[in-house]
Amino acid sequence: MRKPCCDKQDTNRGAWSKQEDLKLIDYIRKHGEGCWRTLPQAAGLLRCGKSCRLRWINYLRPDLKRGNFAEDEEDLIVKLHALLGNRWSLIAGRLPGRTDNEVKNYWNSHLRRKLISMGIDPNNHRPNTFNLPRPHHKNSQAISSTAKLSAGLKTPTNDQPARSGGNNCDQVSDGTSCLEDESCGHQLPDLNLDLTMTAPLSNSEPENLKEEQNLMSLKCHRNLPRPPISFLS
DNA sequence: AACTGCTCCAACCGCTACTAA
DNA sequence: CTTAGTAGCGGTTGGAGCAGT
Repeated sequence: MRKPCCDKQDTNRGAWSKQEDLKLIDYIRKHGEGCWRTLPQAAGLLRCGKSCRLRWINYLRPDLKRGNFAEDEEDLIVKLHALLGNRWSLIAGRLPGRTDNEVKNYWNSHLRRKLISMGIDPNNHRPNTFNLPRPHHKNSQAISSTAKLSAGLKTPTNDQPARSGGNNCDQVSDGTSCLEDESCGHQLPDLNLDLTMTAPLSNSEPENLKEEQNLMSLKCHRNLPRPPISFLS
């Protein structure tokens, strides 16, 4: 059998130092992205492979944009979120130079609130009936859990795997795409999105492709007569 | 200046699907 | 077929930095 990915006792954790970054960059420049399990040792890093992978993908990759999101990027994220739900990697795949983590953080810190302030429920992109608290903050956790309880909110994490795309269509949203939920009968805003013809921009793994194809074949023909997605290519 | 509360984001955790042994 | 490792994903957390008092 294979060896475990890393021995947690012998690995550094927390913020990366400049030296660690340089070692990682240097190694990947020379050898390319490869086996993350063996990379740390080969690169002389006391990090777990998973941590290296994350650091590279989310921070060190040379093709990352970083910095503020442009208005059209924001717009695209909102549209894609309406379509795909919290599939951050799929959404990020449509935004060159952006990572799933970055998109997720930006959604949680900016776009969510922006939609709420516009009176739109960020979870289902419909006009809001009440304001949801922010999702993840220490200070809002108690509030959010009570809010969920009192509103009868079902969270994907509790009841079903996040990726299962399960949904209930009561008044309260659960963060999944409304498109997966035709029984709702609610109308989405006119998104003019057609994802049927394009491959993701990122180097798409089979898993993503499959998932995306499923999604696409399910319900992405909305409001067509537009030519397929110029903005996604 | 000191304190408090809030925001943001890098990093971690836990899970799943896939795959090798 | 079963078991265990790997890669990747989404959710969550910790802490630095900022703003308000």
